[in-house]
Amino acid sequence: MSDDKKVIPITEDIEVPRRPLTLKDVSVASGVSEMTVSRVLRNRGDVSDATREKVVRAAKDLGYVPNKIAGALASSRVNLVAVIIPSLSNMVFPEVLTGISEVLDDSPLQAVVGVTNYLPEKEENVLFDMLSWRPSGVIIAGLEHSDASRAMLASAGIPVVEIMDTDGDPIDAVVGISHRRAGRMMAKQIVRYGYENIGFLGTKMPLDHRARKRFEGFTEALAKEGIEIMDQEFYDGGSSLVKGRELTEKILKRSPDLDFLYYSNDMIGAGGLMYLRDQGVDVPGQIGLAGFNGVRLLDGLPQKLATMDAERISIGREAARIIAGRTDGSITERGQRIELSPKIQLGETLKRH
Amino acid sequence: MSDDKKVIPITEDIEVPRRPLTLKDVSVASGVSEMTVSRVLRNRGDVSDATREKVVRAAKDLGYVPNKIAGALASSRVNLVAVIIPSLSNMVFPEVLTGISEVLDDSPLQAVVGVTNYLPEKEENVLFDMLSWRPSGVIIAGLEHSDASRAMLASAGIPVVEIMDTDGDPIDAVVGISHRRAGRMMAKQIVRYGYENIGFLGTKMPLDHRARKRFEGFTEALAKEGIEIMDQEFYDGGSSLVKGRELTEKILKRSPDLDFLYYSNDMIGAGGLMYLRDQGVDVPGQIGLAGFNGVRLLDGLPQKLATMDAERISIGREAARIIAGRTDGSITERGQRIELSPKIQLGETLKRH
DNA sequence: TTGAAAGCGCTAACAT
DNA sequence: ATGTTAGCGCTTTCAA
Repeated sequence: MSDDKKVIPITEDIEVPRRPLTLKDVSVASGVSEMTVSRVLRNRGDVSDATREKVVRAAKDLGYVPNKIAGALASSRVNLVAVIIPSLSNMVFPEVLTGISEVLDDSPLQAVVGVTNYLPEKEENVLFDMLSWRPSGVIIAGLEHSDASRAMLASAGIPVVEIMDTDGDPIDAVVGISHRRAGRMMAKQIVRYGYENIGFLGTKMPLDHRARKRFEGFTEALAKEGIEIMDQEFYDGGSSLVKGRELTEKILKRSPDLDFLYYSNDMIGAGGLMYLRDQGVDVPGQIGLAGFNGVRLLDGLPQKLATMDAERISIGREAARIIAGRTDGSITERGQRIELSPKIQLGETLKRH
Repeated sequence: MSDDKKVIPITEDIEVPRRPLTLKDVSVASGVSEMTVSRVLRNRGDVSDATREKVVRAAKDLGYVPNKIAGALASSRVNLVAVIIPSLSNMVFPEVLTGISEVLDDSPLQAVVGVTNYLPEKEENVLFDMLSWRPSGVIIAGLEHSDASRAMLASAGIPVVEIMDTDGDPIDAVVGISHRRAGRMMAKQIVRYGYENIGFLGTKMPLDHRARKRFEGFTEALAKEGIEIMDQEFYDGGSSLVKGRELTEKILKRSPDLDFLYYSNDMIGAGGLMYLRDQGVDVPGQIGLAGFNGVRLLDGLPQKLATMDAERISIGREAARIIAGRTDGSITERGQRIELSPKIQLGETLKRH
């Protein structure tokens, strides 16, 4: 009779009533108890090869994807590491992530990234959100957090590693460099090389604590040599070559006697370099330059910018090692402190003067 | 007897037996049922102001952080969007993420990022991992995936948006540009401006499908004009200014007659520009240059590189809108297709010749 | 080596 | 406006 069913209406609505598969589906398909299926899928306990085989087949044939939500709830184990950073457009942070992933790839852990845009309030929200997934650990940039954030971190009962910066009071572990020291080191080098009229260019720093600390260390070390910063110029928003050009033009119009410019990052430093070369200024003869971060991407500029390696990848790696070690029990202490040593790269814009 | 317990060893092991707080703790502390506490914490249903007040106080005082694992399991709702991209060090992808976050920030959804390093196998793993968290949707770069990946995506029962590229068969929705067309557009422009001896420089492309498609579109359009690529040069690994310099030197040593170089991205294009200027080559008089991506970061170079805006932020935004709309029910159709139009930016390295 | 039962912490659906 | 009950899909624990 109804062989008119050969007219199949072609529509998007042919709702194949397929709910997500569960362990039970695999159990039924393989004729093995859910428990044993679970064992096979997690490589736990003793399972005969025959059974294992059956289960693996069934799971693959069905296209079963385990539900980690349920697994995590049952085992109260969540193999996630919350990584909280201020920005992704800064190059610096993706590199830290690279270091983190490198290490976590050899562990059952998985990084989950949250971005704060340098806003403490956003940090608080992101942190709350991530903690509500009950991660195995937290890696968070910086040592400055709101009271609420600190409270959450302190009482989460999981390893916390604050990264990038070591100047301050960590909640638990800390891996980074001392930005104060970095600023001092660069100041000393500049003075040692004979520059005297020194300018600073960087972000407006109320929220960029690391830039602020570098600036403080820098001016402090200069002060010890009896030198005061001759001029400074601050900017908002992201860093780019254009921004570096603009700042440099501005500060030099105002203070033409400057013989050194210290930039708070390589991108604006490179922009400054471009500008000065366009103007026919002799770098580093007439004006010396230095940036910060050691961004290798920019190595191909006409002159290599003096800078300081911020050890980003190592920082990521060490932080991840601490989390991984504490999670698998191979590390039991807490509160570790790893201060890495940034190194000055003289490049071709910081020479004896 | 055993009142020698007054000697308390000072150790890190004084385990404050503090398990993570649960709804029940808040319920007890506030004298309200768990259900009502849940209602308050999620702003659901009617709760008297008095009760709400009590609950909020208690939760805050205790420092309660809800357990999303349990919530997600109970409600079978997970407010995560899996975003799968090949790399974080390419600038391009963080920008896509920016567009995505911008839109998701106005929704209950949260992006979770997975990185594949351009490896199909890793993509498969990352995808499997993310799907096992039962996200509300997937945004994934590219249209080329392993069969297993496609199967997982197709049967996940959630919205899937493939991004960046529109040249191919999408699984569900797609948002991007046609890289073939982009390559053709640039080829036509170059020919129209009178360049004839054209070289191509880019990544080895077995896995970078978008670069390959641009290359194919490029050569195809040239062919239509009766022009064949004079030389080409491919490289492995990340893009940097140095790499651009090296490639450019190499290709020009081999084919000194080239009068145009088309680079598969702006970074190596900028490196090429640096090299040519160092060599005293007149750009674009002697040799014209173009890159791809429209990376604003590099705008401050001595000359603005010709390029093509890949619409990254818009792509992120549109993709996120589709996921958000389908998740909240405001969009019911599936399989949407959004092809954005890349625009050539002539800059100062592609001029009438 | 395998299975059965009892939750994990929360929310949907239904009372009241 | 508030409470009760029954799971969500897994793993833990214990038994066989």
